[in-house]
Formats: sequence, structure tokens, C-alpha cells
Amino acid sequence: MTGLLDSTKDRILAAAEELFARTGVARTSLRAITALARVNLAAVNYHFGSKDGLVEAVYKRRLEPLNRARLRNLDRVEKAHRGNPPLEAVLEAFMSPVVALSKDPAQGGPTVMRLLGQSHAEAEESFRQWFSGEYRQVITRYHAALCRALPELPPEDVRWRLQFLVGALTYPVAERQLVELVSGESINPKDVSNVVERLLPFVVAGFRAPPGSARGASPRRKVKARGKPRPATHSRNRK
Amino acid sequence: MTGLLDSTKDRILAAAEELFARTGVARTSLRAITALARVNLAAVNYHFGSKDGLVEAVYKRRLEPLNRARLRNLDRVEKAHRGNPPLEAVLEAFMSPVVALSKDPAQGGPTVMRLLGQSHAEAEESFRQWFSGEYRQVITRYHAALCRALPELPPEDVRWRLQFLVGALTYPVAERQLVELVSGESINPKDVSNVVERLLPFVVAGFRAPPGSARGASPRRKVKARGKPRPATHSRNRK
DNA sequence: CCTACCATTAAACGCTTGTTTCAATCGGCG
DNA sequence: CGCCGATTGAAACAAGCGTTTAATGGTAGG
Repeated sequence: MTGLLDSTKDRILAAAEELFARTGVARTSLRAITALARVNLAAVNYHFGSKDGLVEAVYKRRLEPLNRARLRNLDRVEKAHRGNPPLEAVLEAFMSPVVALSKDPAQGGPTVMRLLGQSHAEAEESFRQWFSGEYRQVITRYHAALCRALPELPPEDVRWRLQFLVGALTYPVAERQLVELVSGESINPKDVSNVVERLLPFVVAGFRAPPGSARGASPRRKVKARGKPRPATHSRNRK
Repeated sequence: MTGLLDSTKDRILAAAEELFARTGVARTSLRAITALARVNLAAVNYHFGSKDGLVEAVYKRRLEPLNRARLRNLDRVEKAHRGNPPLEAVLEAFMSPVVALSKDPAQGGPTVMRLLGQSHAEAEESFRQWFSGEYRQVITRYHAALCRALPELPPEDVRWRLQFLVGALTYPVAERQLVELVSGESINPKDVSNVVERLLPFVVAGFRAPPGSARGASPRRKVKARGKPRPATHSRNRK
């Protein structure tokens, strides 16, 4: 079945991945995919059953290795530190696989990260369900590891900050224009290793910050953006 | 023309906003919009010219006040601190308007943030151009203010971290399932004030962090990730 | 009253979508 | 060779899309 060289199935997957990453699933027609892949239109339904089947195959091919690598990294780091890995090690274990995948064209190359960035907007219910299921185990285990690395931070805050990390990691490569417009072209978000290298110290310091002020309801704080007396007691994040 | 009560135009805008925020522009048909608004199908083309015109009207209605508030906040903060506002003040000036808009149903309510979250994936070229133009001034001015608040941080890093901030701010409300799945339902991303309150200390600490290792301060990097044999040779990191 | 004019309606337009059909082709094995 | 299951090809399908048309209702001004 799946030959080692460029079979019809592989060419469809490659073309679909490229177009999904660029413009999203909803804006990509099967005709555009089959034209780019130079295969017959009916080949998609023959090999993948439906467009939804193709979407799932495209995402599964990239996300499963990513999630596996993240779990494997966490295993290794926890073993190396006897179950109590430091914060930097956990965060790097989470982020480094996207660099590895992006550097290897056989595993997706730079496209895989844009694909991931698009995925959050893919609102198809079936897709979201499968996507969340893929992530669930990863998030759960990393949440536990982060809680152990930050014992004084409430688990709820850890959850929020994990969410912030994913947003900060995913957004720069999805939105290509924002920063490029302002900066000319001095930075290149497509080089994902840049993103991770820049992001790591940012989120390490962020996770170490004390939690916010408002703990319950009634966030009736003045929003006037005046200077706030709350001191930043966390400047000791120099390693 | 535009009456003070719910005119046809207003009902179309409200319905389109709701559906765009939920499933994106591409997956939302004019028939779904007009059905939800209880309005004739042709009314969209009559009042807005085309679907693209409606999209632009929907986004413009929410993004212009948001950006204006951000610029106004920055003006006020800079004036109050004689041109050198501290980091917290600048970041809160940037983030607090989304809370204000989300708390006021007349200005969009909780939907506006999900709309913003979807916007990054809207790949229509015309849309992206207009969107970037809207943001350009805001990003430029905040970048300058942040550089002044963090004189020792290179402007390029400030740009990256501003990008991280936008990603962390936008993502939690766009992707509704991720955290809810893991956490049961203990946190509610739809309450945007929660997001901002939690995010502020995180990004304040992140911005204050020393820049990444590519700049040379602490080259101690234990690479645990497979497939990353060399620690990111950034020979040209200083442009 | 009548005439403009704006807003709304129902119906249809042409086009693209994902999917299916069915014949043609290929490759290996008896 | 002759057959057969697997794959490809061209064409058509129904359904949904954004848009347009033509007719209607309602209301203010002459």
C-alpha cells in the first residue's frame, strides 16, 4: 500500500498539509488540493473516505509524533531528576519537540507549526473532540509536573499559565504579518527555533511570578492603568 | 437610517458577530446569519454590499474602539509618568480595554474576545491587510513605550515578547475546550477579566526576564530533546 | 391623492462544493 | 495468456454557496 516513494496518498497529504496550514481547512477545497498534488479529484475520497478523513489524517500525522515526543521528554526529564525536575527542564521538554519537528522536513518542516496554529480555529466539532483528546494526556501530565516544580503556586494558576504558554507558542507562527509589519523583516517567525529560544526565558519567568491579586469574584479593580504599588519581588529569576 | 432600536442592520451585525466568533467567517453562511437574525437573505447584500463588507463591518465595529482605547490609555499613562511609565502600567494599558469591552454588552460583551481570537486565522488577504493596518499604530507605539520601560532589553526581544503577550491574551478565549477538558470546569475563560488578571503578573515577569541564551549570558543548556543535536547555532543573532 | 424613495420579500441565478459513479488501466499470479 | 483486485480517470451528481432580480409594502413630501 503506502510505498516509500511519493505515492498518491503521500502527495495528497503533503498538498493538503500545505494548504491547510496556509489558509485553513474551510477555505481549502479538495480541487485545490488535488490540483496541487497532481492527482485525480476522486483519489481523496478513495484513499481517505471523505474530506474529514483527510483532515484527520493530516493532523494525526503531525500531532501524534509531537505529543509522543513531549511525553517521552517528560519521562526522561522526570527520571533524570528523580521525579522532581526543575521548571526550566519541564518547560523545555514541552517546547523543544516543535523545534525538532520543524527542523526535520521529513516530519513536516516549518509547515507543521503553522498547521498547529491554524488548528485552534478549526471549529468542526468532530475535529475539536479528537484534537482535545490528543492533548488531554499531555496537558494533564505536564500540569502535574509543573505543579510539583512550583509547589507554592495554586494548581489553578498553573493551568492558566500553561494555557498562556500554549498561546504564546502557537500564535507567533500562525499570524505571520503582525510583527513583520512593525519590524520590517528583522525577525523571522517561520524559524521556529527562534520562537522557542526567545520564548523559554519569557515563560520561565512568567511561571515563577507570584499569582495575581484577585482570587475570588468582584474584580472591581480600577482599570485606570495608573502605576500600581504592587512590587515585583521576583527579580531573582537570574539563574 | 440606523434606528436606535434593533434595526435590520443591527440584528445582522449581532448575528454575524456571534457566528463569526463561534465558528469563523468561512464556516458561517449568510443563510445561517439571516436565519439567526430573522431577516431576509438579501438584506445582507442590500445593507453591506457583500459578505466581505459584512465581515469588515463586524470587525471594524469592535476593533476600532479597542484600538482607540489602547492608544488613549497609553497617552494617559505616559502623561501621568512624564513619558516614562513603568512596565506594569504600559502592559495594563494594553490589556485592560479588552476587559472593558467584554464587560459591556453594548460594546460586544464576552463575544468580542472570541471574535478577536478567530481573527488571526481569517486568511482572506484583504482582511489581513486591513487588520494589520489597524494594529500597526498600536503595536508601534506600545513597542516604543516598552522599550523605554525596559532600556536594557534589545528592541528585537521587546518585539518578540509583545508577540507572546498577544498570543497568550488571545488564545485562551479562542480555544475553549483545552483547559476546560483538563480542569473539569473550575476556570471560565469566557470571563475575560479572569484572563487579564491572571495574565498580567505572568507577562510582567516575562518581560522583565533576561533575554534568551542566544545572546550569551548563560550558555548552560542541557538539551534533553532528541533530534536537536546542536543547540541552535545563532551565528547571526546580532543583525 | 399621488409620486418617489427606501426597505423588505420571495425566487431564482450561476457557480463551487464534497461526493459518487462507472469505465479504463495497471500489476501480479495461476 | 487471462483473470482479478486495486487504483486511477473523466464526468456527473445533489446540495449549498454568495449574489441578483423583480415585485411588494410603507411612508414622507409635493
